[in-house]
Amino acid sequence: MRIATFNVNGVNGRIDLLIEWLAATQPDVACLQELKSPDDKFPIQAIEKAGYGAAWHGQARWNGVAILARGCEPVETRRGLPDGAGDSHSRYIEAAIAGVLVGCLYAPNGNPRPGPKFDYKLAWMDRLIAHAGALLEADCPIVLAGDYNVIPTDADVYKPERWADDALFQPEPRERYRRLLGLGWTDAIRHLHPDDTIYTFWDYWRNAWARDAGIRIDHLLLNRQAADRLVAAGVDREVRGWPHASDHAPVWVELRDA
DNA sequence: ATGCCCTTGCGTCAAGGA
Repeated sequence: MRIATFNVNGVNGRIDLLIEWLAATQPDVACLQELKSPDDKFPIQAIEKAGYGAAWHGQARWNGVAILARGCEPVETRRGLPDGAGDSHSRYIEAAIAGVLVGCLYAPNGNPRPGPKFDYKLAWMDRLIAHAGALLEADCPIVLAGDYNVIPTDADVYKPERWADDALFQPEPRERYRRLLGLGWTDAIRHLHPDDTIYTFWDYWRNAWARDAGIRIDHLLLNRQAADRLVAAGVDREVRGWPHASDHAPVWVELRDA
């Protein structure tokens, strides 16, 4: 079972590229972020035509998350993290597919820092940690996939000093990411490729893609039951080089059948 | 310190992204 995560940066503007990627790599589950689409404009017809069922949580202009399932309908189990009173952002959706629970998340960027956006980022991550801890009570494989907007370590950025002042690379969000791992979640890419240089995002600015000036911020975290089945993980780097690409590349894991 | 590039929306610029 292949589970992928892809920040599409606009699901309607990028629908042709999304369909092309689905056809080329045929993930069983695809978590999408930054739909930038209200619910009634989500391109469900094109996605169904490509052979996928979907659950989505959109919002006009910004944010928005969706879970696609190949050949079936994902069974939605949650939209929004717990304790979301007053939080209008569409940043979390969760669904069960073929015995695997999949959480699709889009964590806040947090810039500029300091300020209310950075405070919101940390508070949102605290809610994610609480929910991720509660999920560990379940006795099934779970994957928390998405754009965490956290560069975990110096090894995950082409030039650490360049990002030193950025919200994605601050001690507070990095400590929260480490705390997630400490609960019992496995960073699939780092687990299988401990020494490789792996990026998932390249800025549109400064010719970043051509220079391979990237950062790793899209992650798939696995609970023990999922990690026990992990056989492969990677980044579909070439998608970042396609015409009219998102600034993120898709990331995926392969889990063997139970 | 800032721009760089790109998306969306009732838009001809602003806001957000990272």
